[in-house]
Amino acid sequence: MVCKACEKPKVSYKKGLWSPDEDQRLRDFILKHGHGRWSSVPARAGLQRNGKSCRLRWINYLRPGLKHSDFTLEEERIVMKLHTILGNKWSQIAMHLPGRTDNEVKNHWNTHLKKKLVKIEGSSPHASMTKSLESDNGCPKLEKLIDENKSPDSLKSVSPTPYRSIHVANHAPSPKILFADWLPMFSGNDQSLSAPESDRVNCQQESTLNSEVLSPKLLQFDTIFTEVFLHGFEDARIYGGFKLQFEPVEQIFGFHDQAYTGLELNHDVFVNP
DNA sequence: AACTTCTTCAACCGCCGGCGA
DNA sequence: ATCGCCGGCGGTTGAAGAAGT
Repeated sequence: MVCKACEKPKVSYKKGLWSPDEDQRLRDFILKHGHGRWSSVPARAGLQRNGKSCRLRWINYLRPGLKHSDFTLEEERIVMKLHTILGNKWSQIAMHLPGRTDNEVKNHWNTHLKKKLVKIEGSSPHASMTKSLESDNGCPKLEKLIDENKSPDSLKSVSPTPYRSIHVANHAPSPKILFADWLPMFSGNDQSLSAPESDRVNCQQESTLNSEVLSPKLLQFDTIFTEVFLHGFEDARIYGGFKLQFEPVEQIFGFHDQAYTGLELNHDVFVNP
């Protein structure tokens, strides 16, 4: 059979779930020969699949070093934190979770973490948090906030009681700093952001967002973030004294506080009235 | 027990950017 | 400069199992 449009043999690929036999064939082949060009893998491995399907199966399921267990609280915390900064950049988020794939992170976000956020919102007076987190991409939002802060009117918003909203803005606009640029500021020798896919596994073994490399300031933030995530704003306030824990972001991350709004507090710091 | 609805997640789809011819 | 191929990514789908009635 020949496809007239492209003059190439038309192959009907198998779709759907992979059988244990197919998994075994693919695993054996790649461990023995490497994948090389994915488009050539199915034929060489004796599979009725297309190259993309093989690649996906290998990356998401067969690749050595993958975890197949439930997400831990620590992992969820990292996902939450990075998602507020990066938006739906699942592959970048997954880089910081050894043994997790972008697909897994994405699925976990959509099925579990979104719900937790809704729960948090239900117990929080600050309704914008979930809304912000639902945004498709965090970076444009940052730009928008930066724009908004050029207007004095942007400093007039008032959050609902019992909390008082304090704006920590009103700084001169700062140059845009991308996550990839500033992450190494607190993560030390982070090469995973620019590492090719093939190197990621090794890089992930030295995941950078762990407590060993986080600066004390970021650890301080982590504590609060985790408390908010797990218990909501009320408990976080009780837990540590929310206001006291937050400081202008340049002290924490080393650059303008507007980046802090990427953590979805929208420039509002909640304190006891 | 039977049926319906909901949830989860593996896999597919389409788009995009990089690269070589 | 253009084209085609390829890998990578994020959004979406749908099968399978769980939970509810």
